[in-house]
Amino acid sequence: MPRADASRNRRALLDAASAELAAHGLDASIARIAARAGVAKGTVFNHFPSKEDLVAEIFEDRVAGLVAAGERLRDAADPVEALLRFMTAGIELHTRDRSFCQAAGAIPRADPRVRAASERLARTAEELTGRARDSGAVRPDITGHDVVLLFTAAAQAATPLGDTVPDLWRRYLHLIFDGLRADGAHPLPVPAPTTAQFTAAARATPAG
Amino acid sequence: MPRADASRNRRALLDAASAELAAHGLDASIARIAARAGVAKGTVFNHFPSKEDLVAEIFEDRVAGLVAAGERLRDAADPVEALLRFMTAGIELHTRDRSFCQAAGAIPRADPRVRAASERLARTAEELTGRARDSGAVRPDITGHDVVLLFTAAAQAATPLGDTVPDLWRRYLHLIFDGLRADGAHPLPVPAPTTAQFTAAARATPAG
DNA sequence: ACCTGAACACCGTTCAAGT
DNA sequence: ACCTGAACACCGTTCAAGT
Repeated sequence: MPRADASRNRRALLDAASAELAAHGLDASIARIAARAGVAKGTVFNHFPSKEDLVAEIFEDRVAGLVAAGERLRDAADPVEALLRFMTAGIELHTRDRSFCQAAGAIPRADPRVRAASERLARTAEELTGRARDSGAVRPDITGHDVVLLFTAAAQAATPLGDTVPDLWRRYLHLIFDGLRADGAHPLPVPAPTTAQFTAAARATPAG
Repeated sequence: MPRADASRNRRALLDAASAELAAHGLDASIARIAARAGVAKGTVFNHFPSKEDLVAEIFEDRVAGLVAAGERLRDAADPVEALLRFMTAGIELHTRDRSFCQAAGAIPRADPRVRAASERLARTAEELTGRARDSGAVRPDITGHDVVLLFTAAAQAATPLGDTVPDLWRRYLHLIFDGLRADGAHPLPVPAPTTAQFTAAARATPAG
């Protein structure tokens, strides 16, 4: 049973971290987050073992929101439209949150919560992808993992021009989506990643 | 006329930075780079105003290599094959160099050398794209800027699984390339970025 | 002219001392 | 049981002192 001020501080820290990360990306400072939450710097490490862990917690929360959005699209009338909407929601998450964009490539998948969130996201993506495949409009060799990696790619393709052309990502989403369609599809040289490969992806090599 | 040891140190620093950045990405430390080059930490700032500037210099050099590769492909027999090869070379640059991957999104375009290099790259891409468009195989609304952003996207899509499935990027390159083809192309909701937009892209907002 | 290494302001993290 | 703020090891950067 946590103390009243402790759970209040924890919430304040998560809110502060969420805002700071969205605005400044992964190099948001612990000092600013603590100040914004109205606690001492040391208190941050009382609630979260490390900055990486705090980021993972926020990341998990964001992904959960996207999973929920995906689940609401499961029963949509047009499965192709539903898949496009899901990818749109995923990209909008990237554009709203600077840190999410960087974290998508850099976060340690070793973290069990991040892995679990990634798995749930891939499962939701696979449900929507399966329906789109079954409709015949999307090529049969595409998986939910592909879809997750590809909307991330579309988001990152447009990121360098994000301040200049804010909706450029729509161009690349639609272009990539054309690549997902069944008609005119050429065979792909490499199979889709397996669930094990998708989730178990190792961390960068430590300094040698 | 620079002193002999000075120009030797400069070369050593560039070589050291090149290796450290490729291995450790943008957070390669100045201390390690200096040690690897056999000079004191302060000497680094004698040759380069800042770490960012040193990174920009390396970045510029890498892009120049890619431009050269693109120019060698200008007279290839099959323009579609040539464009695919160019994009492949671009992605392989990302896979060889951790920092390049991160820098592609994060480097300040304000740096005039980086801007110039980006312009040359876009121009080379446009030449190859133009030939592929004229052949009728690639859709008419695609530009060189699109191609540069899209091979970067393919590289970054596969990055999280880079240690587990090293050639996964080939899957996404070919999938995106299917989206570039003229047959079965759907209209895109947003026009291609202009040269001005591509090069002038502003820097992230400073901390508020 | 250029190199050096001590110094500075920052960062994430730890921990003894408080309540 | 939790909070605090001083302390630590790191980082990029500066600069007086050397040659």
